[in-house]
Amino acid sequence: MADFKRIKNIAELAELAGVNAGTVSRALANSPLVAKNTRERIEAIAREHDFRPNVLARNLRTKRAGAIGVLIPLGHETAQHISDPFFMTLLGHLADALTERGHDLLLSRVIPTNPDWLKIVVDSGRVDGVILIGQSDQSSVIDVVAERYLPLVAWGANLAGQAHCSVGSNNRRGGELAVRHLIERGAKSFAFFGDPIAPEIAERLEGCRAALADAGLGDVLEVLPAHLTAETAHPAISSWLAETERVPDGIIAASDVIALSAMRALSEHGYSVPGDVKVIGYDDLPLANQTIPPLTTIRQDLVAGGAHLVDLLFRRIGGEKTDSIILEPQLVVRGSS
Amino acid sequence: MADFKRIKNIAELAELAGVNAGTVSRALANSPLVAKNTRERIEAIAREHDFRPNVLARNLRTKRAGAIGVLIPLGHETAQHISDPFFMTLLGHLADALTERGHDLLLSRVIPTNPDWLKIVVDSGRVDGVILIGQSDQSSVIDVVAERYLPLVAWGANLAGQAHCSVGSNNRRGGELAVRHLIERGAKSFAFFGDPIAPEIAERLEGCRAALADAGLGDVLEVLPAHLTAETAHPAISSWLAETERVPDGIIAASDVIALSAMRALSEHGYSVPGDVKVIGYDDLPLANQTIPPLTTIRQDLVAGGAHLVDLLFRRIGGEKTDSIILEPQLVVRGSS
DNA sequence: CAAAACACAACAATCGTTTGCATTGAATTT
DNA sequence: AAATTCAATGCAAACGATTGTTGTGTTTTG
Repeated sequence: MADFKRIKNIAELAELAGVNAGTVSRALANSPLVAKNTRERIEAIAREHDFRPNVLARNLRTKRAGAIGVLIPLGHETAQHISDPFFMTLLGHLADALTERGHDLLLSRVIPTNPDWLKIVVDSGRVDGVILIGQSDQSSVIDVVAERYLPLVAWGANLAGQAHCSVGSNNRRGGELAVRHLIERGAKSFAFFGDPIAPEIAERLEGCRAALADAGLGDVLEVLPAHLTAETAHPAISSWLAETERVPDGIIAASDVIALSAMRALSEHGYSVPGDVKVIGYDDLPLANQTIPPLTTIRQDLVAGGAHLVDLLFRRIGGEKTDSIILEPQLVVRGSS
Repeated sequence: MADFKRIKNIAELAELAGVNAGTVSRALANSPLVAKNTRERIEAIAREHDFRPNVLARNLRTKRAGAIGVLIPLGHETAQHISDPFFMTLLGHLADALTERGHDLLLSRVIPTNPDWLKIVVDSGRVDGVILIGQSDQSSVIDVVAERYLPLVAWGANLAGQAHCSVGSNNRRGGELAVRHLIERGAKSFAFFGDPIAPEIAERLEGCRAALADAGLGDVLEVLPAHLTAETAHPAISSWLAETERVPDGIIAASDVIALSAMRALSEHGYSVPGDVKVIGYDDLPLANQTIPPLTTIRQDLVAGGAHLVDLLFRRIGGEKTDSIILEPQLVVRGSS
């Protein structure tokens, strides 16, 4: 109400209340060290003047930041955009989980061209911990930092010699599930759409190969390895379809976004899904349920994934040295297969 | 390399270099006041020890934050999730535009139940400005803060008595465009899917009504006003289709997400798109181009929108009192109409 | 009733930078 | 040679909070 003079800091408020700044600090922090009625007097003045202590100063003093850095390292070759649905979906879940714990989320500049990109954020003092959404091709950089900086977790593959803590799904198993399902549905020849340069994708492809070998179908898999993002997937697949003489009847897409493009390209080339060609995606993003036909896919539980990332991070902030987590992917059967 | 002893602050580095802390500060800031070779010596030590000055302390001193708060106020009634594709898409563009300007992005807790939700962020000292993605039903709260806090811009409708600065598209005109297009394609009866409680949606609906009246078709519009999010839209539309005896042949969806659900529900009920029913969406999210058939929609240029938001914000940070911007929506004709 | 215990609040150091001002020694001018 | 510049650095006061220590009165205790 009476906003006649805006209070800038704790000292001014202290003067108004006729006490010392330290007392105000304690009062506002609900410390039992200050008498009930002086606390109430201070609170009243604070409310009246709409005063809130400066968070920056508090953080400097307490060496806490109240924020978690969330970084999306995009390999320099990658044209992949930050607004990729997968990133955004996981980011949304992280935002929910983090705010639930009273922490803000700092989306910071990511320059994988500069090898210090991670150190810069970690050392800035502005975050209590860092979550990486994807490791891109930066696994070794991440390892170096992880060695001395505990509160760091990453979404993504769990690679062989990896030193840092990660949460990801069992991509090999996911690939197996996909292929087995397609075989079950009667597919005889297969194509995999995705670039195995990314370690996750490579693992999925491996899983596919293993499942095919198991079924005695070792040599019926074609791979379209072009790097496939939302924008580039459709033309790439479309021209592949035009060139290919015998289009396979089972397509495994390395992501839902790619699967969507594949379905569209197939439809444009006169193939029906799932009649002529069965398609299976990967991720189970919300949009997978919105397509026509709805997309059969390998589900990665991103809600659980986000929750795990946050949980591990806070345990690490607490000093615990946590292990990586590998989630089991799940087959979700819908209309496209 | 020689990381034998980690440097904690500028003073320690100063000691190593045999100079004063102030000099180090200036050297690291590339001030012309320090001699070239002392600067180089200091930089060498900093590099060797992998030292970077604490950002928090700098910000406290300079009263700059280097971060922009991005808030998504979700009206308390709304079940709309932060991971809504529209929000996420705009957020992605904002992240790109902001990092381009060297600022980070602070996604902060949004509690519209507490009327101070905006003040808390604004006064925290952690942000140089705030961008709101949507105003929800909080326009008056926003106005109050905007009165004393200049660097604040919002995405959304430009309402009549609104005091704060906003960027949004001409929703009325968007509604008109949609209806005119459907009429052109031969539609005779219409339905609008969306909840006019949100001001943007209300304006779109108004535009639809105006265009229909213009064409002498004033009484052929039905409105399904249920609040429609990704999860709730499909069942709502599905049961509406089941109940409705004469399903209209032109459907205007208040968003692409709703349009997707509508297309799916229509297909499940045996209607073909665009044969039996023509569908038009709103937004032109990336996913609109990925559907089968591709979605005709009213495009809001979110890249431009994000750029404008950021531009206005920085001009306001510079002290300028900017006006709101209204973008012209565009009809994008694809396969669904 | 003196001594000890207690509840509050004041004092002052601290977090790690930045920056205006004072100081120094060298270079230039008169 | 004295006086004046000038470039480079040192010094110390901020920025706005938190918190351990010290200092008051007031109450309890033996």
